[in-house]
This record gives sequence, structure tokens and C-alpha cells, in this order.
Amino acid sequence: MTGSRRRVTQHDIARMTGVSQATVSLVLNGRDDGNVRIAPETRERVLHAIRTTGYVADPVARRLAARHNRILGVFTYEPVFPTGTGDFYHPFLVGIEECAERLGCDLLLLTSAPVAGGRRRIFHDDNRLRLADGCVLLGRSLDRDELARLVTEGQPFVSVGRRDDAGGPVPYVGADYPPATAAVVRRALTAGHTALAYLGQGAGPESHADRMRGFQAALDAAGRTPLHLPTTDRSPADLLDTLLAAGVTAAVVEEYADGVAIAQLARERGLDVPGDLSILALGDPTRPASTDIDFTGFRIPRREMGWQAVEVLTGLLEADPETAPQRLVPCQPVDGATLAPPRATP
Amino acid sequence: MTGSRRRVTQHDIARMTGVSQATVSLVLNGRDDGNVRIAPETRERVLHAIRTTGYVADPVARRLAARHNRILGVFTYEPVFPTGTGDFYHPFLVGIEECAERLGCDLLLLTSAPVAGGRRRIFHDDNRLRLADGCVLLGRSLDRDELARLVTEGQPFVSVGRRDDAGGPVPYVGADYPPATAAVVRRALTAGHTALAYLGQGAGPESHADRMRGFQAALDAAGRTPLHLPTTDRSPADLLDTLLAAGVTAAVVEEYADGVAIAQLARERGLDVPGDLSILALGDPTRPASTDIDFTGFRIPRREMGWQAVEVLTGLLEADPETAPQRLVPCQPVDGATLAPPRATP
DNA sequence: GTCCCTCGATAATTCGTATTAGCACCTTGA
DNA sequence: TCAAGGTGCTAATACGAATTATCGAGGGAC
Repeated sequence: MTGSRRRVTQHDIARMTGVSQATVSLVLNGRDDGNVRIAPETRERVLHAIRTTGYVADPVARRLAARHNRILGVFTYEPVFPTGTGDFYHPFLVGIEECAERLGCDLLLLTSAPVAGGRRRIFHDDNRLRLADGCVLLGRSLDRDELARLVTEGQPFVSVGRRDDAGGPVPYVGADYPPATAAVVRRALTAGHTALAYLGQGAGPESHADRMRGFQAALDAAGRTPLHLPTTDRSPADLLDTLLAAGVTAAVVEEYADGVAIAQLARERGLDVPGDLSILALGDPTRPASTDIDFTGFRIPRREMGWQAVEVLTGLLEADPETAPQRLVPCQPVDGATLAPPRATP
Repeated sequence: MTGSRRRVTQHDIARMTGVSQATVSLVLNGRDDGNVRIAPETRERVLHAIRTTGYVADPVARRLAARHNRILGVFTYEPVFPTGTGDFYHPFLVGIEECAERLGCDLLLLTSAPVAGGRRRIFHDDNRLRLADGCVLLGRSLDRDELARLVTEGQPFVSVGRRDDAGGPVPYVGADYPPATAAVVRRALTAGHTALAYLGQGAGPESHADRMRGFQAALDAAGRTPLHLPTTDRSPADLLDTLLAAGVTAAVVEEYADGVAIAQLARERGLDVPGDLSILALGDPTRPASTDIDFTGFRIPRREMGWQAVEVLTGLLEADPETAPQRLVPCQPVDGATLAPPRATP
């Protein structure tokens, strides 16, 4: 069921007023330019019939004829409304929604994408992505093949998060991690730290590699040798032991949650944070991490990124040459309370 | 523009495989009943072409012809991804998304609805609601006229939250507030409280009136006279003064945030919560309220409600007589730490 | 050889709106 | 009186898929 009685159509209006369906359409769209003219009296008769019947154009038919929708797809590799990721994606969506609303666009959440191999796939049998005029891609790691396919098929899209090329230039709106990370490192150096460690992957997704680049660059410039501790498959206890054994006084953590774990463990062991160990967080929690620790570091401009992603996408759709299709948004520094000068070396 | 090159249509597939458009449609829809037969070999050829081109049926055209497209609209009076409501809506959306994903439906967020008079309106010139098969309505207070119009126009929809009739039965999935509130009150009575107050509107939206009903009923049953304090236009200080002056020992708050404000103020004044004043919260925060207070009260089964709303909606769409179109979901009691027996009366 | 039946596929139509080419009529001017 | 030009509207078609009536080919029975 979708409505029991037949709805009023332009045809009905036309019959009622003794004009053609085309005329009704023209009146409705206020067309009165050089090519099309409607007598004021006819126009009035039609408008009157429309008013009395309460006629409203069927948006479906309208879209079919107009060939575009003002609908933007939103594809997320993880569920859009996540429970397990500490709402990391939420601010992006806030920005996306705000901008879409301002532009009068609706959002199509491509939730029907089936999960295969632990993540969703864009392309599948019953893919409705093409209903949308274009789409925004959200997710830590996008599938490179699918990205490439989007490019070759000419599907307008924009990635939230910088992406390396995938057989063509990839439009994106990313966070500018290298300078933000470098700034964090410089703050630690300025505070007097000389032994710094990077905790995290430092590779893989662009967002991780970018942080590492900034970290390296800042230390290189200062002539310091960094320590890199991959966090995968290592317990917090193990990491902390290694940090302390290496004489590290400031730990720069890629993942907020890792920072929380290290900080809590350090405190449990009677160490003072930041007195004995400074901890710097490179961004917001991507995994749930309940803590009241106010980390020094920076914040990812997620809302702004979401907003700009929609801007870029609509720019692409309208083939607007003014719109830069690849953007990096600066991260916002956070003073926080987990950076202090190192203890005087004994 | 909607993609530089024209999209692939059934016609293209038909030409590629040397069949007619109709055949492509039949294959796509797996039609192979008494009236329609397709040779397995032809079917395979068509399916192959579909796979290689990545063809996807245009949902707009599909909807025009078939009257459905497995897209569910989500209309929210407030923004879907709110920043100011403390993510109150988030769990609903989690449930909605989960169920939609399981059913293979996409979600169309009707974000383009223009804001008029401080809230969004469903009906406007360029309403795309009809693009979806049906829609889920989310929001504290739905406009009664718009609701009535949905009913009369035969638009399939379901409201999250109980709604009074609006010119016809309104399908809904609501939280069952009266018994949950009554249970909270009984806990307070059992703990020994005799002077209880209800803080909040207690009227207006169904969700508020329902809480008040449960409150009244439980006190009536116990032969107690309740105190009702409307919170609108009153400062927390004012409210607290009134509570104490009236000798109230247990405050039942409609709005979580009000509870937080009262509790904090009480503590600032040297009162113990719950020692001197028990505070019971009727649900989750709908406004941002940062606190670590573990309120006694109940939790609104938001995720479950979202899930069931989608179930109800698809039930309506399929005219499934098994699906109850009006459902109340029980709230989950929370022990919390803000209820204690009242001090012995001096 | 004809009739009938089944199988496999298609032409034609529908859904409701947007758009464009062009027709019929009228006025004007020479 | 006839071409030129303007006016007001309509017929036709497109948009992309779903559906139904129908058609041709091939096989078997007689």
C-alpha cells in the first residue's frame, strides 16, 4: 500500500481546466520566459484548480524527469550510528547533515550494503548508491579497489580523510595531521623533553602515516632520534615497561585509547602523569575510552570536515571550477594537562 | 550533472545481450512464475552483463513504476545528528539502522526539510518524503496537523514515541512510561519516603503526560498527595528552595538535566544526595548533561524502540496482519545511587 | 499437413512530470 | 493581400523500470 485513492495528477488538473497537461506543468514551474507564454487568465484558472484540489507534484516523477535528486549518499564502512567506536564518526555526520540541510539536500544512508569480510562493500547486487547524485565516503580504511572503481565509473564522490590516488585523483577532505603532530612534538621539545616515543602503527591508513611523518619531521629538525613503539599485539604493561626502560619522558600516542590505557597503568604504578611521564594524544578517541583525563594534543576538526566534504561534493556535481576537490583542514591544538617538563635527570 | 557519462540502463543491458528491455527487467526481478519464463542460458547472459557493467536499477524509476523501492525515510523534527541534545536520539538511530540493515533497506534522512518556526516541517513544496516507501518519525513533539495529513493521505509511517490519535490511528512504538514511573515511585515509597514531588511539565507531549499519569497513579494507590513543580521558567535554586520548604524528601524529575542541576546545587549547599534528598530520574538525558551522578530511575529502551519502529513500518508496508502497529516497550529500571531512605523526621 | 500446446521472449503500455518543437491564430505594415 | 512577426497553447517525447497481452517458433499428436 502507498495510498489507497489515486492522487490528483497534472492530468486531472488539466481536464478540470480544459487545458493540456503540459500547460499545467508550465504554470506550476512558473515558466514564462521567451519560449513559453501563458495567458494570465489561463494561469489563474490553473492555479485555482491546483489550490482547490490541494494538488502536489509527485516527487518521484519529478525526479525521474529532472534526472537529479538533491540526494547525497553517505557510505560508511562501519555502521553509521556506531555503538562500538565511541561515536567517533558522529561529529562528521553532524557537519554533513548541517551542510546538506543548508543546501536543501537529503541524505541517503547506504545501510543496506551487506557486510562481507568484516566490512561493508560499496558494490553489490542491489546497490542503491546511484540513486544519489553523489556520495560521501566515511571510514578509517576505504577499500582501494572500490575506490578505484568509483573513479573509473565516474561516480561523483568525496572521501572524508585524505586518500592516496587510486587510478585517478581522489577528491577528499582530510585533517592536516603532519603539522598538527609536529606542533605537538615541538611543544614537548620546548618543555624540555629529549626522549620521545611514538606509540601506534605509524603506517597503514593515510591518517596514521601522516601523523608519523609529522612526528619524524619535527624530531629530525631538532636533531633528535625518536623511538617508535608499535602498539599492535602489545599489552599496555609491556609498552609502559619498554617506555620506562628506554628512558622516554614523553609518549606521543596515535590512538587516544592507548593513551588512556598507558596513563591509567602508570598511575596505578604510582607514577605521576605528567610529572613522571607526559602523554600527548594525536586526535580524538576512535575507540570507546571513558576517562576524565584531559590530554594535551589536538582535536580533529571532524564537524568542519563533514561540512566541507558536502561542499566539495556539490562543487563536483555542479562542476564548479572554484571548488578545490582536495582539502586539508587544520587540527585544533588542545592545551590539556598531560604535558609537563621532565624531571631533572638524576 | 549526475555523472558525466549517461548511466547504464536496462536498455543498455538489453542491447548488449541482444534481448529486450522487458527481459532484463524480468530477469532482474527473478520472475519465473507461470506467466513468465526465461531460458536459463538467457538469464545467465543478462546477469553476466549486469555484473560486468555494475548496473543498478534506478530507484526513482523503480518507485514510479512499482510503487516501492526498499527505501525508508527518516524524518526528524530536530537535526538527526544533534549536537545540542546530548545525543538523545542516537540510540534510536542505532536501532533503526540495525533493523534496516538486516532487512536490506536504505535510509533516507529527510534533512532538506526547511525549518519554519523553529522546527522542521514535513510538508513543503519540494517534499521528497514520497520517494521512500514509508517513513519513521522522530522527535519530541510532532506537529499534530502534519500527523493528521499523513494519515489522511495514506502515507505509511510510524512514530517513535506514543502519539494520540490524529484523525485516525497513529502507528507508533513508544516507551511505556506509566508503569516505569510508577515503579520508581513505589521504590521511593518502599524506602520510606512520604513527601514526593514531580519536577517537570507533566503535560504537553505524550511522553511527559504519561510519566505524570504513572506518578499520580502510584501515589494515589498509596494514598499520598504529590507535589507538582513545573520546571519551566524556574531556576534550580528556586526549585530547590521550594522543595525543601515543602519538606520533600524525594524528587522525581522528568528531565535528567533538571535532576543534575538540582543535585549539583544541593551538594554545593552542603546537602547530601541522596542522604538529605533523593532524586529519581525518569529516563535518559535529552539535553546535554555532563555528570558522573548515577541516578536511580529507569532507562528508555531507545535502541529497541528504533528497531521495532522499522519492524512496524515494514509490517505496514507489507500489510502484514501479524504486525501490531502500536507498541509500548517496557523501560529498564536502573538501581543507581540517588535513592536512600529519608532521614528520621526530627 | 494441420491443429494445438508450450516455451521464450517482446511490443506496447503504464507510472506522473518536464521539455521542446511547432501549430493555429491574430495583428501589423507595406 | 500577403509576408512577417508575435502570442498562447498543445502534441509528442523523454525519463527508466514494471507489467501484460501477444506473438513466433518448435514439438508432438492425429
